[in-house]
Amino acid sequence: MQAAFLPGLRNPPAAGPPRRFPYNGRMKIASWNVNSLKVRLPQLTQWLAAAQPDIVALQETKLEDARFPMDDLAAAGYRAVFAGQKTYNGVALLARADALGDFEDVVTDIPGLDDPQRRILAATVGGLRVVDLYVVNGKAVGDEKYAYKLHWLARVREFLARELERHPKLVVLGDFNICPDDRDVYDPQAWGEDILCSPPERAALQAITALGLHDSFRLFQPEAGHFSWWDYRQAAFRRNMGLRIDLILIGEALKSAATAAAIDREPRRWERPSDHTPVMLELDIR
DNA sequence: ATGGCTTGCACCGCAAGA
Repeated sequence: MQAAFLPGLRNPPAAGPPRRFPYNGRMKIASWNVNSLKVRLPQLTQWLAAAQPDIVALQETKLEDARFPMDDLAAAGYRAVFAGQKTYNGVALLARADALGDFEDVVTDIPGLDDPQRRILAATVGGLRVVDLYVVNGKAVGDEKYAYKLHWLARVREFLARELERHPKLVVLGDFNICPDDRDVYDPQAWGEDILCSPPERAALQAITALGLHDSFRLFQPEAGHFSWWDYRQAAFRRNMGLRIDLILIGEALKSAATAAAIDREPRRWERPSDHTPVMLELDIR
């Protein structure tokens, strides 16, 4: 069991002189579905201090914007933009204040899709165009939420096609709620073609990657059995009964800049963990 | 096998997640 969080760990240790904008060097970008930012703020700040990511995309903040913990994250050294709502959904982007400039050209809605659910947040930062997605879960194949999921994904694909035209250095990351293929499922036979693995969902993801976006984790790790989510029940984490549904997609223009990809399982071992764990990508931007 | 956890909200159980 992990000890209680160290009270002094809110502010990350200074790691050399501040890096100046525009960014020039190695950048770490991460995605984490925190499953309630209110509950997970101590875990998030501890993880920021340990992992020192430059850009972080959060999902399921479950907070109205007025309740977003901007001050705590500023104290941890991060700027933030966010699009939240009460109880459900909610996305946010963080960027290291000492390394990166302000967020620009912030978008919180898919053009042409009237949707009160806060599931998308796009911004330009550090020379990258970053799109944070919390893809619809879908509940079950055939459910009305499943139809909403497929419709939402089709509209996102159109949006991303236009984003790529203007921003070749595109990063699309978040909780996709789709297992790209059977390597991303702990028991593909048991899961079958159920929700998160159904052929139409996988086809919708492939239609997005076909725009010229690479699943960055697979540039480095071809093996099965690497997951980013484990059910809270059945001791699923201990038994590695998981799924890889949290992805970092990068445009062709960034492919040669990618130097490493990782899933950080450590926060899943902490007290009161999110059911998702952070996924990371290192880019060498020069 | 739909339950098992965990969250938020609002009650004293519910919906939703994946």
